Amino acid sequence: MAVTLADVATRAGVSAATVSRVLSGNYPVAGATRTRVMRAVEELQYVVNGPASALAAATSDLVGVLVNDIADPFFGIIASAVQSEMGTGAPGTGQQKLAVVCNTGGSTESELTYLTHLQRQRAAAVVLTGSGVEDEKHGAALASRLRRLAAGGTRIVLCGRPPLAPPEQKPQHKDAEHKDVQHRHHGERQARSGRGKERRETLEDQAPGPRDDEHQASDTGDGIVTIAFDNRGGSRRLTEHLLSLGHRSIGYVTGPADRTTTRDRLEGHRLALRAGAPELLAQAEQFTVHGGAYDRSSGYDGALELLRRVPDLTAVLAANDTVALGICAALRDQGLRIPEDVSVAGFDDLPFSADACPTLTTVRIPLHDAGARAGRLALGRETPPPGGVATVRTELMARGSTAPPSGSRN
Amino acid sequence: MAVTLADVATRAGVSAATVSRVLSGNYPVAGATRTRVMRAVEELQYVVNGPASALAAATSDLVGVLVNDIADPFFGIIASAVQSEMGTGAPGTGQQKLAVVCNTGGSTESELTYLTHLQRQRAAAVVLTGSGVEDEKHGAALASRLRRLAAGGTRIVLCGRPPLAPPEQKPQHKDAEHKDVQHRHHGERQARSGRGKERRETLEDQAPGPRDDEHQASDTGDGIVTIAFDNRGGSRRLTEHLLSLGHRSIGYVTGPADRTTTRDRLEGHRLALRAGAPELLAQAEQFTVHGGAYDRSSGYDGALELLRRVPDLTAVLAANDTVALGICAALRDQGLRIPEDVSVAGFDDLPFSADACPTLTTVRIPLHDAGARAGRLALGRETPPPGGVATVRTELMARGSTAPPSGSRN
DNA sequence: CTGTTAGCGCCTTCAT
DNA sequence: ATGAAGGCGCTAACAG
Repeated sequence: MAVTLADVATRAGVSAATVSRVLSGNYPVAGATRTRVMRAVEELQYVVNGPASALAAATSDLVGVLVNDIADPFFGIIASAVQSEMGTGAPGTGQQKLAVVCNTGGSTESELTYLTHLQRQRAAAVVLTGSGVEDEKHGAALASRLRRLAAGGTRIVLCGRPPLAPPEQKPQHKDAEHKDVQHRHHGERQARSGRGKERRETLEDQAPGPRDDEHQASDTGDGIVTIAFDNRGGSRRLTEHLLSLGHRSIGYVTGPADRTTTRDRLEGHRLALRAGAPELLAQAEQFTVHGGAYDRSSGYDGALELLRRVPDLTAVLAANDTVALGICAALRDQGLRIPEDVSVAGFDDLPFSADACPTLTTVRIPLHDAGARAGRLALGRETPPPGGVATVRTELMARGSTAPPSGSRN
Repeated sequence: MAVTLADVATRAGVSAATVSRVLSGNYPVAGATRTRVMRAVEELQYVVNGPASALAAATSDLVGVLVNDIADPFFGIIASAVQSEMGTGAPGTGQQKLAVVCNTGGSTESELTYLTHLQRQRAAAVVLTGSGVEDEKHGAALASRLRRLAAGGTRIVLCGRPPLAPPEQKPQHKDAEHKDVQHRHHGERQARSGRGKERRETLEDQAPGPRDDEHQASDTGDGIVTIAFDNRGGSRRLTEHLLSLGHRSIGYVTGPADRTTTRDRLEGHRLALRAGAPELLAQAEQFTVHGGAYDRSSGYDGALELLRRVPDLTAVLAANDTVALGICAALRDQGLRIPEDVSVAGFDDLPFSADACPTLTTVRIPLHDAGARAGRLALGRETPPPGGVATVRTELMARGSTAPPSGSRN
């Protein structure tokens, strides 16, 4: 059917092996022969058969990038950055890796499906971006599949999610875990599986700077590299910002309940409360609305709910910038002014945040840099951080949507 | 190295052929045997070798989605929609196609590279989204590669760009073409290559509705399907909106000069001027700034340049919503109020536009619907439109950023 | 430098 | 319903 290597070889009067060598360019070939072959290739419009080539060479130039929501610029920016690192090496040499982005839609099944496909294709690397789902079963399935992939030579990079939990521990005291789920938002939940630490109790003593130490102990030696975001530290600083402005009635619209990012940001918030305004912790749950998604309507609905529960609200934190926009819209629709009546803050500092109305106070994550680094790591072009985990800093961007509470409304 | 079909066969005490049949599920196999095989697969954690399978079967379940800028929600939304149509068929049956999105960055080289790769992989389909580059050479190269792909059984869908020009025509009168490039923004440029029509001259007589007729003659019978956006019609209605508000000093910050979308939107603008305020056409070029990209900074810089050229500007049209945000920022930085001093309008109606400051008047393109349809077309699950081309309607979204000119400023 | 020779792992007739 | 065997198109040792 299609034209094959053999056809080109015949046309050029050489053997198939020679054609192959010319094409892959990793072997000396006489100049004259090379041009003859190239001409035959042109004339026949020959295109290598990928599967055949991959089968014989047992390698692939595919790099998979898994994202939760490709329509969300958060992921678009990361994916774009990852991809920008792939194009190294002269175009002809076949040195280029191909980054393909796979949209999981946040579904664990879909995540596994893509992983399977990537494994089928013997992908050179896969980058998993964004918050993971905190489901014990899925977590285990994911971790084991990732380890298998890594063992098979596929480089694995986690970007924007915490590192994998160590493999050997068996699910212990399931009951405690269940209780934990219910109480996790009281700021008293246990440390994450297998990495208990009491030091959080003394957090008040620490400077509010980035906290890189959360994951230091998790080098499981499986070669899986992680670029984590300092969601907790950023969220903490954001809440501190509000507290220092004088807010004492601070609502929070979270992301989906089962996501690592949701949890980390909420934890940061609670840590700041505990340190700066412990009296607010008691009613924290009342001030927290759990959004169903990282989208605008979650923010809109969440804000309305919050207003219902807490009429004298003076500030609202959002799961991310998109949610914040929804919150702003709801507040406006209720006749409230931002920031005069209510302050609002987002997270991520996506490009549109600086153009929102008013400009949005948020926490900047260097998404592009993180993605680029993940890309380099995926290609093995950068040495992994010690322990296999790096945490990128986040930065408070105080803008127009936050201000001191007016003290009087309506 | 990895576990193979043969390993599974041995473990299950059957032949490799049987395992293959069980896995692909397209052949009768005894129930007992099937379960035995499945168990072996589980125990061995067997994963099919994609390349080998593709080689032997000469098929692939890959669908490529090419986008110009994955960090831009415009593309994210389309890609997400395309992908949402892939998941049909029971998960186990292997009926699922895998959509992978490839970020070309708007580079023609990169576009071709990805296409080559997809061709190598014998992709089942490829969807090209967003505006194409209007380069004669690239256009030809792209068209021929696309036709070859289509001939090889890969379904091709164009989404958001005009259909391919017919193949047989040779590049005629290059001189005229060059002149054309210089003068194309005077509203008098020739019709696109090979499809001359004089009817545009009489456009004033037509209703300002969508114009589906532009591409009707381009069914080249190659099976390549197109979902075009009515950029021209939308842009025209947008300008009519401004004219009807009373604006007579209307600037335009375009997208990159060589993109089909840029051209179509600008044409729609000029058509509206000709029909509603022909006296403005003479100075049209002065009121037009050619932005370098579809991004915020293009808008920012473009607005400043426009203000320099036309101090009494009362309205600015943007290449798209992102550019519009940049324009708004620049205007604000110059101490101008929107829309009191200057009206601003975007294009696309991306999600953030409704939350911009002020809310952005724009033209809505049903990106999700278009993408979903492209996805169905790519799978052959929807019958192609007559002539192979469908044009999706666009809708004017008049919001807060446009208002009648105040008539006095400073 | 170039040709020859084996597979890579799977699918698919063809037998059984 | 299952097994045996050939080949998909290419690459990677080996010769020469």
